[in-house]
Amino acid sequence: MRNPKEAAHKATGHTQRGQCSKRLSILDAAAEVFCRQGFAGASIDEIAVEACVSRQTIYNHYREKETLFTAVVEDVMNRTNASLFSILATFPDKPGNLEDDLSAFAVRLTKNCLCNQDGQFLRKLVQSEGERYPQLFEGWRKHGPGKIGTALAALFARLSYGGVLQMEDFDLAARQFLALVNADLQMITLFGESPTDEQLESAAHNAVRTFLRAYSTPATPLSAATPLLKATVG
Amino acid sequence: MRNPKEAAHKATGHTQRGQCSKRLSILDAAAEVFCRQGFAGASIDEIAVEACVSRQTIYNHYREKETLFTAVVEDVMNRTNASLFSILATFPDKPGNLEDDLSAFAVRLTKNCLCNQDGQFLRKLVQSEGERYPQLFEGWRKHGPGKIGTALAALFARLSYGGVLQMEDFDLAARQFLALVNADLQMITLFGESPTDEQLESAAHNAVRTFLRAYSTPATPLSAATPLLKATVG
DNA sequence: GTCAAAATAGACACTATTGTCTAAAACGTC
DNA sequence: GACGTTTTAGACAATAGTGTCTATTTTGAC
Repeated sequence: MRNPKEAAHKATGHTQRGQCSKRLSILDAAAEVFCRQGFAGASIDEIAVEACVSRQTIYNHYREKETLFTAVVEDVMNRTNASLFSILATFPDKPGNLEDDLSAFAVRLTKNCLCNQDGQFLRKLVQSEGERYPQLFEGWRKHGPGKIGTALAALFARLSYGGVLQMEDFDLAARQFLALVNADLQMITLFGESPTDEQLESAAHNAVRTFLRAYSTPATPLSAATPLLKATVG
Repeated sequence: MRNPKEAAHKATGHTQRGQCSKRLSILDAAAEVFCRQGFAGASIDEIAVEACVSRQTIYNHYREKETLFTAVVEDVMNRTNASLFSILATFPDKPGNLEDDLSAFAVRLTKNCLCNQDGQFLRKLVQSEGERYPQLFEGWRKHGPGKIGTALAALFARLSYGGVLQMEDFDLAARQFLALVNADLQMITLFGESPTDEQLESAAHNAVRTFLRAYSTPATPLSAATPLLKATVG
């Protein structure tokens, strides 16, 4: 769902607030319905009801169903990419405790990008409609996971040159880091549920521990083998 | 797809012998179309054309669209589970080289269960229709990934007690193993493409290397740090 | 209050799809 | 070749959805 602050979603200089809020209502409702029903299963009437707007209003703003769909996808992608970009900057330059820093970073990433409503929407829609709209999701491929990947790879490169990590392929390590974080989460998100904060933290903790066991230098000891939180997924 | 023989049947059109082959043609075609279009987007007529069968024949075998859909899902699940079960038994009791054994095992798993056409079908359908048919996919959840998970966990427990691996949580390690194997593959499968054999082997190799770096005992050295195959995903 | 832009409800034509029905044809088995 | 089963093509009603149109009302700016 959208942040109320982003009501500053600018359009033409002369647009009134009412007009703008209709647009946002439509986009939000359409995202909800498209995500729940898929493109073919979603009906304009259902979106209109969900947005508390007449069907004709939707057609005033978007020429046809497909136009609305692409607008929704682009909107969600922009929001997710912005959120992603701001989160990527949050990793501390001089890490205190690497394990804690990586865990907190992973939690922020999953909570605000990968596993929130927008993230679910994108994953689901890319999966179900990706083949039909390759050019549309090309941007997601490049600027979504691609950007996370390269940014993470850069981070790991920095940590490797700093002597804290030890690896041969930074891109691979980035993919594996994300995969490990998702390991405990995918069964939850696959069914459209949102993981709780405890689940996010447990998943991040488990992932980072294994990641560091594989990639930290011998001089960088892990936290002692305390009893791990067992992530009860089912 | 079930088996090349039926594909040949389909191509020949009206000259099919058994009535059983009609059933199979329908199931295969329906799987194909449901996977491509989703439940709502798939039309019975399209399935009929794809199966080289009249629409009425489909209704003779399956009362309605939903009946056909559940039959398809169950069929694919049964086939995948059978394949899974047979693959799980292929891990050698007395491993020669653990890294090679795990890699080969991961390749078999991805090739025949996780990334083949049936695997793609299930992943996609669970994602898009899972919320609408929770009871239907409950079986998949339990007998699909659940069974892989527990079987892998049992394997890792055995290897741990044998002193080759070292870990605290076998279930977690199993989830992470699968996640690592998917790390290089998910971007390919997400867009409905099938990974090549080279990609499967590279992904398995990368995953197993990292997995063993994290979980093998110090006494079990990895293969020397040879230049890694770089999995070019994009 | 006035006025123009925007939103609304409702009707509408058009298309697509589901599921049923029927008579004819093909098939398998004897 | 006869017979019962299966398949087929085609017509069919019923339903649902898309996109358009119009007349009316609401809204916001001035």
